[in-house]
Amino acid sequence: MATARPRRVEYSETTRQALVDSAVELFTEHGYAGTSLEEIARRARVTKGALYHHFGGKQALFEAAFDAVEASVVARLAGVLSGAGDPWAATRSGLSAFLEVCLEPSYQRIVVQDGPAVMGWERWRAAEESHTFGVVRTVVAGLVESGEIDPLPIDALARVVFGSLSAGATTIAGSATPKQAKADVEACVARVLEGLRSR
Amino acid sequence: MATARPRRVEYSETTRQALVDSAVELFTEHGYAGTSLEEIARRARVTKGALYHHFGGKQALFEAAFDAVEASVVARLAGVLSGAGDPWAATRSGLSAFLEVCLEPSYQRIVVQDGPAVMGWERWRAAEESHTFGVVRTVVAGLVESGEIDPLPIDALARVVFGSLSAGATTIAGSATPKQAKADVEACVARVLEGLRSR
DNA sequence: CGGCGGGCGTACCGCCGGTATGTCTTAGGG
DNA sequence: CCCTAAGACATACCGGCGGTACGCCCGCCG
Repeated sequence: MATARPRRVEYSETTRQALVDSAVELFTEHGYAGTSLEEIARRARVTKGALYHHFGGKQALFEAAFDAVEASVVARLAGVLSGAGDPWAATRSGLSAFLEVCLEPSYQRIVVQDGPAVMGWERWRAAEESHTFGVVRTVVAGLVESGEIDPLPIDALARVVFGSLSAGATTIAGSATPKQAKADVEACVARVLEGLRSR
Repeated sequence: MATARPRRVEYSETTRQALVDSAVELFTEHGYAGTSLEEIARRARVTKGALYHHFGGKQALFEAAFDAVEASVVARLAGVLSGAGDPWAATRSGLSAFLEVCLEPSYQRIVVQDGPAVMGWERWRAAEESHTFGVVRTVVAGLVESGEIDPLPIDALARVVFGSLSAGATTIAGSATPKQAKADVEACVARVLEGLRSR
């Protein structure tokens, strides 16, 4: 196997990256349980031996794919947020950008759907803490600390908002009329945040 | 195998129920992937043959366990809600009761954590529609239709609220100080709903 | 130039989900 | 009262897949 121009001649890091890329694609398409390691290895033009040389097992490879997807998402969100001015503007643009992200199959499947089941809750939460959820938490903290909204426990509030966004996004993804659904969700979340405004 | 007092002499429905009970326990304890069918069958004092006689496969058995957990939850929530008066009282007591439910390991693991990954999003959402989410939706609809809160798309709003509750509940479950976390989450969600009140 | 370790490929094992088939029990009809 | 049919399992087996053990080959360092 892998007789078609052995990839070994190229650098090891390239092989690792190819494995992660294949994993992201196949896990997105067929899910964690529906994807075999041989399939991933074949698409990367190597064998299972190479895979087990770079990763401890199927779960470790999944987590590498998970991190890759999250890193990409966080980078884009950071770009959007850095261009915003006051906390409310950042919240508005961040809201829209996050809902867009949640529509991407890779994020949907790998991070939201399979993530908790494969990694377990504690690991999944710890990972989210330093990725997408961390971004949401920062935005929420900005609102609270600037006095724009009433003081509430930041962590709990960030979790609740994050849950709203996730649920809203998956609603959009599963809807027969995604544009309408996105408008509805965006209106609801905006109204919720508006209701938290200090009076 | 299963030579210890064959369960066959008792009724078939009892066997089926025993299988579902074993499935709920083991899926809760070790997760879907970490539980083998032989383990489930052994605990029910039958063999895999009996299991495959009653269920189409591992996934079908999981869905039966899923339904059993959900039915129990819905029954309790309905009991709490039936005793409430106006929509706001129902919301308050329902909120607390739902957060309690989310702390139970079976609901946490089978419904929230493994459910989406095992059943797939569309099936999971369809199931929730007629179970726990249906309850939340009814309560939210009651608030909107009675004019207590501003008019918003009911379905989108219910989804967003449901997401808040789920995320809040899992936050509590993973917290080192559950009592404090539950108080925080309850305060946040209550404040969010308060902010939606018509003015 | 020799060996030594990283970077793979190959062969194999064991578990587990799924299937095919046999067997015993019970219910019903002649 | 027997004989048949069907339900309710048990038993044996297959194939795929995750994981492991081991071997090979190439580049680098002494």
